[in-house]
Amino acid sequence: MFTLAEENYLKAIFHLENDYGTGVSTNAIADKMDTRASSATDMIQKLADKKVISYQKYKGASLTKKGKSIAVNIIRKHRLWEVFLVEKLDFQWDEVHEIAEQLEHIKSDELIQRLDLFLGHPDFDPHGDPIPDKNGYIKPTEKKLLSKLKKNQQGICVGVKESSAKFLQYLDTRKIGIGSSIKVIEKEDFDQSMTIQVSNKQFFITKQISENLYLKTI
Amino acid sequence: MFTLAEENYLKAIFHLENDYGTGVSTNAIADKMDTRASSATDMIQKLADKKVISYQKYKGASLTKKGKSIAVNIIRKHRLWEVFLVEKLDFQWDEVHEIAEQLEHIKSDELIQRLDLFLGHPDFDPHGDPIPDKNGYIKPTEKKLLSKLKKNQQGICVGVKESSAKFLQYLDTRKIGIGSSIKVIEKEDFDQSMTIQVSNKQFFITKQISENLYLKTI
DNA sequence: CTTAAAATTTAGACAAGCCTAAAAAATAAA
DNA sequence: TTTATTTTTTAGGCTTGTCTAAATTTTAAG
Repeated sequence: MFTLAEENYLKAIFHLENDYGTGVSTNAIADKMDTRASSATDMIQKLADKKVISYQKYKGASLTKKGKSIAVNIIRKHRLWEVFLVEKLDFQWDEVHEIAEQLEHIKSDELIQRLDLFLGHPDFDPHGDPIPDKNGYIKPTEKKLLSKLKKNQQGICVGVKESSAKFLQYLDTRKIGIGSSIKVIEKEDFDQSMTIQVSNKQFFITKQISENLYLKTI
Repeated sequence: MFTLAEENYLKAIFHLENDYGTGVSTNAIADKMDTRASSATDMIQKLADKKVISYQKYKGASLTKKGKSIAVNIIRKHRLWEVFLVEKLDFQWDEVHEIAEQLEHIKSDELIQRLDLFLGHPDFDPHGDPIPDKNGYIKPTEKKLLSKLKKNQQGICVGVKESSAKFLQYLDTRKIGIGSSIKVIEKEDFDQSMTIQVSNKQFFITKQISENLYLKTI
């Protein structure tokens, strides 16, 4: 069995490997966990002892098969609970992350199985992230960052990369959400800013925004 | 903010005060928490420092107003989650306690408020225990132990005292549940055993059973 | 290729919660 | 009321997960 802290480290390492490739540095982990490098080293060594990560001193860490399976299971639980909070309890999509961070650690396979059924086996969470199935399989989705689109290309918003409450609230004020149709009207080479159209309204957005919105292009 | 351990101690002390009156002994607490008296003493001193219990060395502990309010809130969460598990996820009443023990520590007032609404503001949990309202008020219920009934008296089962899975499963096999109508057919003075009638079937039950079933007499 | 800087690890401490063993206080028995 | 027993507390340790400060290794710069 794994402690809450161990589970959180595994999840952090999973996300870091996903975003920046395999072999995660101690500092990157410490950063993500909002702790000191020395604390991260301690935990990395413990997780290596437990065979859930492979690790060589000074060389970074990677999840083993077992570690990945644990991490994915936590992510599955997190995302299912987010669906529950939004679909059943009517939370907004920017309010659910912190609560799901707690709920993801509840230990009961039966509970998750029944929750999944109750929610109708959802494929995506409220931010458009795919929900791993009970075997840990994550359906690959073809999605593109809005920042990669050229002038006149368009797509449907299928997810957000950043999912801080602030960013999500920003999107809310612009009526951008999962399912929104977005078209690039103008793109500035110099600073990558864009003018986009969302249901016949046009907005000016910075690179910081376009780099955090995933679209499925049509 | 209170730690998981602190919350569990507060809950234990609340239940002990409820069952056996105010001023709970260190041993009783240690027993309930399945730990050693010395560990209980440590925690009692910490809780006293935090002003959630009043305590004098060698004299036992009692919840302060603040401590009681925290304990009741945890119990409210526990019972609401139990309703959720049974009503929405179709768990059996003997399967929900352990999961609710985990869920009761999730920290979010908003979550509980919405869960309560989602469940339709239930008054009782699946074992017949009253759910405190958001102000901590517990509606007093007039219920009687089956063991207190005399021959030919009857009532409706409104709760169980013991709520271990084993006892609940015992009741299931006899088709006794919340709402069942129970009549005392015969009562043995010597060992307090009884013959009872539940929907035109008669059973023989021991004192151990009748002392753990609450009825509302008609 | 040698030195400076950055990243990482080790050493030693600390708080929370638990433990065992021993001391102290309260209660029961003689 | 004095002694024996039980209850409770204290003392000292252990583990988990954190920290700071110092040592070590790796990487980057000159």
